[in-house]
Formats: sequence, structure tokens, C-alpha cells
Amino acid sequence: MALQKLSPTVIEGLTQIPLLKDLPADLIASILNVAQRRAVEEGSAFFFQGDPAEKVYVLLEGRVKLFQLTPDGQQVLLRVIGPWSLFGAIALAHGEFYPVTAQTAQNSTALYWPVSVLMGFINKSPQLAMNALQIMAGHVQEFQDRFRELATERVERRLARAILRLTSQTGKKVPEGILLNLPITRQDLAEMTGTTLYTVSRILSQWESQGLIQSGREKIIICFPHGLVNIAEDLPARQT
Amino acid sequence: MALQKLSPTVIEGLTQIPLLKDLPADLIASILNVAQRRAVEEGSAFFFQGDPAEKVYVLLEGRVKLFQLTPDGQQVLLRVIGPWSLFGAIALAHGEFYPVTAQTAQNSTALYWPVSVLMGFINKSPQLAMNALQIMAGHVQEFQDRFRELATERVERRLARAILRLTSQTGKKVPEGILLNLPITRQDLAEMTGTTLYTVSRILSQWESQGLIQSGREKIIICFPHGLVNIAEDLPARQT
DNA sequence: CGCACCTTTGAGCTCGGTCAAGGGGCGTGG
DNA sequence: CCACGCCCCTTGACCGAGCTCAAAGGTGCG
Repeated sequence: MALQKLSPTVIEGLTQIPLLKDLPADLIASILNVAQRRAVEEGSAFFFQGDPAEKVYVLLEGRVKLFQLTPDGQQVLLRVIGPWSLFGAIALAHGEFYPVTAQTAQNSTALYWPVSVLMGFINKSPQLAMNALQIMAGHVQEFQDRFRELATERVERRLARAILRLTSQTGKKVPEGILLNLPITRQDLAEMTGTTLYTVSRILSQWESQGLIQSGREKIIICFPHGLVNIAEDLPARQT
Repeated sequence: MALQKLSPTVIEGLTQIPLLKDLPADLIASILNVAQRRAVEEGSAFFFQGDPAEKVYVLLEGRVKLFQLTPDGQQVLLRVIGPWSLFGAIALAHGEFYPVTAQTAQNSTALYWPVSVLMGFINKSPQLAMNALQIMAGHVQEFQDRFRELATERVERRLARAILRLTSQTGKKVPEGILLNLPITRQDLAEMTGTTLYTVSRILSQWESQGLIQSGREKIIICFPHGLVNIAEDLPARQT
């Protein structure tokens, strides 16, 4: 029903996403055919932590932050996702409630399916199940790695990693270097790396004075990516 | 082929594990029928981080530690698993290499299947695929939660959580309280909670002097679980 | 132009990491 | 059965990365 509202280029993009990879065209068509759409304006949420997990989403456009709230109200920013990413996938695994909040950082649009519908397709297509499995497995690995980072590495390195990760997702070439094309605050970066906004600010200032980056209000330009990589890995000079 | 070597009680146990949950009896039988067995003595490994991920394991008896090594040789202890747990499941998702080392903490036995074989079953049984998906989703959630803990909580609380988690997996009632039935060193606990063995030792000493636990060489007895829960959550008194 | 929010910077302090030294359980071999 | 040696554990002293709190400067929007 929503299909006719999707432009051909969007459909083209969707057939490439990990969830639908290697599926027969007619199956993709029927899955897209029952997708529904939802637009959410900047600052609102697709769902909140604790909501019943009954829908699975694919982002079409915009930017979504996945947060977890601690019991005492602190936030942790788990992922920032862009177009074509799957989110809310926990619902597929009979998760009762969403364990995170999916808040938009820009005006965003997503496709979604009720779990039961998508489950029906999975029951008929092992390939679809495998795709979902692979996406989940990727997330397990990512969080294992980030857990290890957080357990063993200093703030400066974690921050370098986080910024490089974001850049690879959402970097945009500009004359001065690579622009992090995403409204992100020091606070956000602190929540991603397990530190405080003060420490992030200090480190960014230091990098700026070294000519590695240029930063401003909710804006970061990486001028010398290799320098950040040096910090992220533990290459030369800058060891202890 | 290995089936005849499995005792009925073991088979009984296996039909209950998450991976095989809700499968028809004949499917379970054929899956178990092609399982192979491997025994590994204490201190050795089922596989190492970086090995090609070509087998999926279910632990039958013993205790296995899943480690990740940092580039500079530090270890992080991701999970400690007991009988009936699945490990190496990353192989199912076309992961090329194991991202962790699976080392035994006691003499252990596991069943295993080559990925291709298990994949064949998954292609025929959506329920099996769903089970795998649910296990993966559980891991995603666990690591998200532990990531948040590590990012926001102090060592003492993380340690309390880790010990409670281990207790629930492997606790054993003894006159003095609940024994952590598992040879675990201060170093292991440090690697699980992202701290150092010195800090773990200090905290355990402190808890011992408060009568919460009794500890010795590779041994911990929780005398007053509620006290640990108080520390793990952030209930009364012991706030800042 | 004023307000809300983001950012910077300084000063002080503390949690927990580092290093060093020594004590104690347990297996092994004499 | 004892003693040696290997691990594991404990404790003290020191110190430093990064957190906290406070204050003030920018930036963009209504």
C-alpha cells in the first residue's frame, strides 16, 4: 500500500540494504508492498526505551540517535544511524520492550513493519532470517569491541575512534577536509565515549591547536585524518 | 554418529536449550545425530581469536571463558559460560574469524557442528533461525547494558553486578552463603569489569570486612546477597 | 536584542591505576 | 611428609587522568 508512494530511486536503494540482500525480487516487492511510512521531525522519537517492541524500522532519510537511559537519568548514546539502516530489530527476537530510545537528530522518515508481518516473511524465507541474523551478529561484535575499548583505552583514543566511525558513516568532503555532516554536540560525543562534555571539549581544543581538526558549534571538520588514526591506533610518537 | 554416545539425560538436557527450543522432536534428533564431540582439558582452548570461524559449539560440561585480546596484549573477559550455552555462534553469520578466544576454565566437553551443516538445518527450519536470532539479540542487549554500565558506573558497582551475574549462573548453596562455583581469580574479575586486579582485591577485602562475603584463593562466598544488590543497584545508605 | 543553548577554560580534587614489597595456599618432587 | 616454588592475593604509597564545579564567552534563532 505504501509502495506507490516510494520513488523508484528509493526502491532501488532499499533492495541493496543488508536486510533485503540476496532476496528474490518478487519477495522484496511484497515486503515493500506492505511497508508503512512514518515521518518524525527533529528532536522527536520513533519510539522510547520501554515502549512495547512491536515494529521494525528502516530509516529512509534523516539521522537517528539510539540512546539508553540509566536508572538515574544519565544518557548513553549507543549508535547514530543514517539512511538504509535497520533499527528496532530487537522486536524480531520477541523482545518485549525496546531497550533504547530512537530519537531523531534531523527530520527523518522511516519505513516500518509490524513484527508479526515481518515474522511471517521470515518464516517463509530462510535467506531473510539469515540476513537478520547477520545484522544482529554484526551488532554483537560492534558492542563487544566497544566494550573492550571502554575497558582498556584512554578517553583521547576512544574519542578519536568515535569520530572516525562517525566520519566513515556520514563524512562529507569540503575544501578544508572532511566535515562531520551531522549536528552533534560535545555532550553527544561524551555520551558515546563514556566521558564528560568538559573532557571532550578540552581534547577537541587540543586537537584544533595541533591543526588536526576545526570545530565549532555542533560542527567538526577533520583536516588531517591520518593524525586521528595515529591517535586511534597506537602508532608512533604519541605513546605515553 | 555421535548420538549413541550421548546419555539419555544429556539428550534430555539438550532438547531444552535455547537453540533447539520448540523444534519438532525428529528435527532435534537429526541435528544431534550429526553433532560431533570434543573434550578440552582445563587451560586449553576450543578456538582462538582469529581462527577461521567454521564451527558452532554447545557446551555439555565444564566452564569456558570467552576472551578478547587487545592489540597490545591486554585481555578482556567478555563472558564465562556453563553447560548448555551456545558459543562460537558468530560463525553462523558468515563471520570469517572468531572475534574471541574460548578457553576452558575446567575440563570441558562440547558438541559442535560445522557451520555448513547447521546452516542446512536453518534453511529448512525457520524456527531454528528464530532461535538463533533470539540468542543473538540477547547478546546484543547484554553488551549494550554492560557498555552502559562501564560508561556510567563506578568500579565497586560494576564488580557487584559482575559477581551477582556469575552467582546467578553458577552459584551453589553452602552453609555460609552462596558459593561462586568457579575458579576465578582477581585478575579475571578485573578483566570482566574493566579495572585492575589491585582494585578488585581492595574492594573484596572491604566487603569481607563488612561481612558481605568471604573470599579466598580463587573462591568467593556471598554471605549477604542483599548487601551486594544494594551496591549494584543504588538503593540506600551507600550513595555518595 | 535577548534568550537559550552550546562551548571553553580554570582550579581543585578524587577515584582508581601503577609500582613495590611481602604473605599465603597448594601442588610437586625429593 | 616436608619443603620448595609457583601462583594468587594483600596492602601501602604515590600520582595522574579525568571528573566536578564554577564562571564566562559564543552563536544562532525568535
